[in-house]
Amino acid sequence: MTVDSLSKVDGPVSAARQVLGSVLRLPGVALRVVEVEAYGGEADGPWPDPASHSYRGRTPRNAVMFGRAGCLYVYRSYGMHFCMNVSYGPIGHSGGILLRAGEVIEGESIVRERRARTVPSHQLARGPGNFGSAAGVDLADNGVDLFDQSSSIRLELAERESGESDGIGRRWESGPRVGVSRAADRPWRLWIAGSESVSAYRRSPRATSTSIGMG
DNA sequence: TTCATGATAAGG
DNA sequence: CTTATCATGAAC
Repeated sequence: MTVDSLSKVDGPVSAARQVLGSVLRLPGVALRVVEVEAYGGEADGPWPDPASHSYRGRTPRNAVMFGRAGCLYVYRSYGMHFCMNVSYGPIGHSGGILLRAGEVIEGESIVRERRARTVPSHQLARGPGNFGSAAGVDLADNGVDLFDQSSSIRLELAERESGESDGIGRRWESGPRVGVSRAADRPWRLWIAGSESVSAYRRSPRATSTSIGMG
């Protein structure tokens, strides 16, 4: 399993399945990705997605998603959190996998310094904002190639097994997306079944009931 | 349920 | 320049 498989995916969910169960490595810290959300791209691209930051085309913020697969797209959320995505698809077309939750498998003491002291271990990287906080990233990390050996942030894709299990032998499930007002009912949120670190599902109050389907 | 907090993109 | 809208989290 290499970065090539991320650039040649069939679609958003295929890319999400590759990233789910992978390990993000940063200086002194390793996070197992246990929850992701798939996002498509521009309206006239292969995977149009009204909820994607790139739906209306390329802008300075979303430019990384139009580049090569396997790069980190970091954006500021609600003015105070940093959220992380992994780009996928061929150059020229946008797509991103939002990292929504992780298990700290290395460097918990380092992560704990970035989070409130009372936070239970399984909640250190639960939720996209908390994941970014646990990872210690900011906008300076936007665009990093996660598969370049010289990068300080790297992604280790898990070996994929056939059927409904991830690369570490755990089953996964899927459901509607969180926090988006459009196309929220696409079942593009994927998580490792049974993980305590998976965030609780909360439908966005802004989500309409008519935005169902792939369009 | 409320609000902190700032970038982004679209409209005038 | 103005302003609505957030791919959220934590405190009440």
